[in-house]
Amino acid sequence: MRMRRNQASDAASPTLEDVAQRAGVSTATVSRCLNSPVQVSETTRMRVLEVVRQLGYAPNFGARALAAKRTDTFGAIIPTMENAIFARGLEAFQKELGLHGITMLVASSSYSPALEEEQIRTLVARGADALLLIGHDRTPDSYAFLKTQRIPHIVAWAHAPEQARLSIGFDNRRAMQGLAAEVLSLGHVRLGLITAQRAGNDRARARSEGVADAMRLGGLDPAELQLVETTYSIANGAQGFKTLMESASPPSAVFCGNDVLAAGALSMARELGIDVPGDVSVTGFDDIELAGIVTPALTTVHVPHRKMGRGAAHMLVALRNGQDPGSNVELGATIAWRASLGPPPAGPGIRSVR
Amino acid sequence: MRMRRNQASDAASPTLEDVAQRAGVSTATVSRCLNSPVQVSETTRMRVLEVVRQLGYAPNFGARALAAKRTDTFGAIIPTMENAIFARGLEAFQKELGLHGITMLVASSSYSPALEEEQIRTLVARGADALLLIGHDRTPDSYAFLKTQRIPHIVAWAHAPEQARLSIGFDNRRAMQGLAAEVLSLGHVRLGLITAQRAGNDRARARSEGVADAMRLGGLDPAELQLVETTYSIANGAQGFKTLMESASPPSAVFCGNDVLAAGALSMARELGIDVPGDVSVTGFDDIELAGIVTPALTTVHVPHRKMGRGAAHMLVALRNGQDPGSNVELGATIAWRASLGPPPAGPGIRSVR
DNA sequence: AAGCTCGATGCAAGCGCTTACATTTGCAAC
DNA sequence: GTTGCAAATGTAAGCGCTTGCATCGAGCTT
Repeated sequence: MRMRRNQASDAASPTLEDVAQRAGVSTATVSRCLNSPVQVSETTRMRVLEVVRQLGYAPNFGARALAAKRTDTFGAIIPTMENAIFARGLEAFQKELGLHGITMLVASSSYSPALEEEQIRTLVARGADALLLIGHDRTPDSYAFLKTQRIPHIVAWAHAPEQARLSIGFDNRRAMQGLAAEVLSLGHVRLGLITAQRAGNDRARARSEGVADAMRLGGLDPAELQLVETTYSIANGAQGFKTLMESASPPSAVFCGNDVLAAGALSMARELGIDVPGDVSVTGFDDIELAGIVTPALTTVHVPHRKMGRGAAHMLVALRNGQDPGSNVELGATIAWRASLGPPPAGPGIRSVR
Repeated sequence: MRMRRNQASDAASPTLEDVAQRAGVSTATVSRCLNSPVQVSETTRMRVLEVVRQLGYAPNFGARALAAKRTDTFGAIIPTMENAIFARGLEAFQKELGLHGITMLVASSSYSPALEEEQIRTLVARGADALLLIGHDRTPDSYAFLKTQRIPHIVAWAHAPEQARLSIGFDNRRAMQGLAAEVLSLGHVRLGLITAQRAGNDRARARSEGVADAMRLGGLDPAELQLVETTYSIANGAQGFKTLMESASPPSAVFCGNDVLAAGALSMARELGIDVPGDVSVTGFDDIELAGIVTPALTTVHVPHRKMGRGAAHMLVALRNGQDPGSNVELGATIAWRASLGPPPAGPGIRSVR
């Protein structure tokens, strides 16, 4: 049962010209009907639009971009689409752009600067008028390219005052330090951290340093922090937690670089019969929806995703329009207190529950 | 602290011409260096590529598409990016396309056929050589457009034999019926269903009909099925579950249209002190990662996301190349048995636990 | 009735690239 | 030194669209 002819050599997509001819006007008029209808008389417009409908005409984007020198398209390159970390922020970004008649193109870099560079080039070649980027870590070539091409861009999900680049985000290091301070004040002294690959990921690095900061401030030696570095995924979080628990002196509190890792840790805890937070406390980062529904619910750092997305769109539009985008904005990140964090167990070592 | 000049009128992006001039060759040669290097002598190529690097030249995609009449870009329009339902499948799709040197563009329709139509037009205008679509429900205009423009496309995530369209997926109705049959055989008779909006969503409709089929087969009246129709989200799943539980005669088993809804139901059950599966059983659909980590782990329908994504890419590439894509493929969906499904409680009504 | 104004439309020049075809060059064979 | 041929390169014609400028009338004014 084959059907569906393809690659037709006759009847390709109708062009502006086809429409013009059939409507008995010039291509200029058709173009104006589509782009600035006010310039065209009511009657002509109706007639033209009818033909457009009949022919199923759709303007060729490339040609349009070529002629008009702008695409009304912004690109966003996020590290991953596999989990929901960036979903909420991106949605807000897109919605705000929509208000300005701008379309969003997404690409993901799999947390690889090299891949990100490729994506940057792709999106720019595709005509992105501006770019949303995550974090500050990228190849020098990426930055050079952005500069040569004069692509308006903004860095989100991070705020590092020492970086001169336009950005909107929060201080990952300080946020994690705040959470860690709370953990320490509960009495925990044996600490573990499951982090994402820190090379090429300034957020992960900052979060990890945040824990170290808090330890130092609390009179602990950061070198004692038990560390597992892996890739963001539930399975890896589970594995990381297991590794930590199998150490000679397992931590009583495990920080996770994000909620996805933490969710994995939690499920491994259950599997191992370890009570959270009775035996071990676990914390996340990001406060995605997942954090609220795992058992126990996750104490985590709440990140203002929506606000970041919306703000980024706002600033980027201004930048593109040649207006003043304003200066870098730092948003606050708060702690979302839930059930997975508690005081360390009374006795030494893990107390077997049930 | 404003910096960053934008909208430079001087020094716009370098063009092929700029490179050619600076390298002392014609634009044709530069173009060839980039597209079919073998045609160019080693020395010229080196020189040209060096200039390309220096200038940070990136070809203008629109111009290229215009001249070459193909973009090596496929589009994918999924209903939502907010949860991970389509993430795995899309990743596989993208990976497979990558093998063929094809880039993927994603757009999401928010489960709205009207919005989807807009996205279809956008992607086609952007030069998508082919399209991946989810499900069969869309506006007549969408189909008309696809036909007029002769855009190769494939429908995934659904298999409905009566639809003539090229597709790869599974039979949502039969899959849900299979799950429902198991639930019935456990002895459940009071059934509930939390489904997504069924208008414009053939998968949701099919799943709901699958439950009805099983009920009929099991001698139950489908009209007795307690139904909540909402939008996919954890919060809505929770709310839906609550509504069901507050009914005069609450169901002992609640089907959910997907895992996200089910995760919400589970968290509400915990909040209400309802034991799953002791008091009420809950099932999901999709088997996303989430299903394995909620408590209790979700019994759900396992959907072959990766296989679908890969297969879709494969067929679509063939279609685009004018080869035979083969006929529709139906993949199997199996039941992933986990903890959230059990027999109904012994006594009548909900037995309060703990 | 001639002159003006102004809204509606047409003309045509590109936008940056690819590619068929034409031209040049280098070199082996005579 | 010719000739011939292939490899390397150049020439130029578009691809489908936007837009500045020219043109054309119709309705007003005087």
